[in-house]
Amino acid sequence: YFNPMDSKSSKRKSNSTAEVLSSFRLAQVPRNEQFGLADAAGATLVRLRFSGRTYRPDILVPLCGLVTQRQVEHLAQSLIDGRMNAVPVEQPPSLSCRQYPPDRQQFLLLPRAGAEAAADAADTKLLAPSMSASIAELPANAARQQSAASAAADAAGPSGASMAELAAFAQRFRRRREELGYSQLDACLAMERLYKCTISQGMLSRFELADLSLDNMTDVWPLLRRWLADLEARELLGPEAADSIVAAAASAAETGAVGPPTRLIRQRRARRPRCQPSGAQLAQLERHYLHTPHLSKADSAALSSRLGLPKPVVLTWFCNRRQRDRLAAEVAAATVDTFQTELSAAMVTKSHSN
DNA sequence: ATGCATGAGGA
DNA sequence: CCTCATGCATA
Repeated sequence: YFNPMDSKSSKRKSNSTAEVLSSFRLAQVPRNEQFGLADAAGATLVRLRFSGRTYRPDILVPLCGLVTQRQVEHLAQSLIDGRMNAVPVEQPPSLSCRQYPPDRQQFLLLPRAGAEAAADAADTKLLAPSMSASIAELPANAARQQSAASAAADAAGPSGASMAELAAFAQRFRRRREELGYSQLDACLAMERLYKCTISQGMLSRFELADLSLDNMTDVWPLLRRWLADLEARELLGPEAADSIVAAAASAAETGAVGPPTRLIRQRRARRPRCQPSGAQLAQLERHYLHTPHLSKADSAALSSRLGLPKPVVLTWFCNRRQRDRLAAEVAAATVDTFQTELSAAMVTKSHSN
């Protein structure tokens, strides 16, 4: 399924990642078919699973979730150099495409008990000074709503940042991440390795764009702040010192002292196939939304039959639409806040200078 | 990067 | 059935 470069391949010793990747084409692959990359001896090194579409190689990476971008680049080069061949891997096609294959089961962050979180907070002093930015105060996003948890968080420290501050951090985070050569996915994987705690690529993207609620940004912040601090410590102290820090983090993570471990949710329900309403349908939905953001039972039935969309799709669309609006409102409010703060600061300055 | 979807928790 | 956080899979 990988077509290594055509004829003139041998002469080209391209080092450019883009060139390497563009020299491969993924053919249409049957849904759920599994393939591996094997070495000359036939040992399978990596398995990839596809879901029935044509993917660009860079898209394939997050989709298969098994290898990093760099690994794919490396594999691609190995294929070009003939050190490796793409071979099919036996795969019983019986698996329902709507079930989560075992290797795709997700790791989700689940709320943890307040006591557990407090214990972690106490343990953070075991870490090197540079890591004092604790992620023990991490998510428990659902737990935040529990009084015990939020009380513990308040006791742990101030840690209140405005949306503007968080957005500024997010920008700095992105810049540093890119300077250090991490893709979003790489960063997520690195954090998982280091702290046994991570967020998804999509979440990281949204964080960097400050495309999350203030609460949500605040939840995710400690983990990213800490990873960035560790990276910068590495730059400052050099790799050796940094590696000992990393080792400390890793061993602390082993004992569960660093932060909330990601926990496996075993099997989710089969997912309703994604529906993508047409432009006309979206326009109708939008029009209705502007008039009535909340659907009555009758409305949803009528709208659903009029548009020819399943009722759950319509309901979900409205839920997501409201969510989008609330988020936008929050961002707008933060912007206004910032404006007013700056404005009054400017006026104070001006009045002083007068 | 983003739109549709899920699921916990709450009303 | 809602909100909120966030995942999956596509754009």
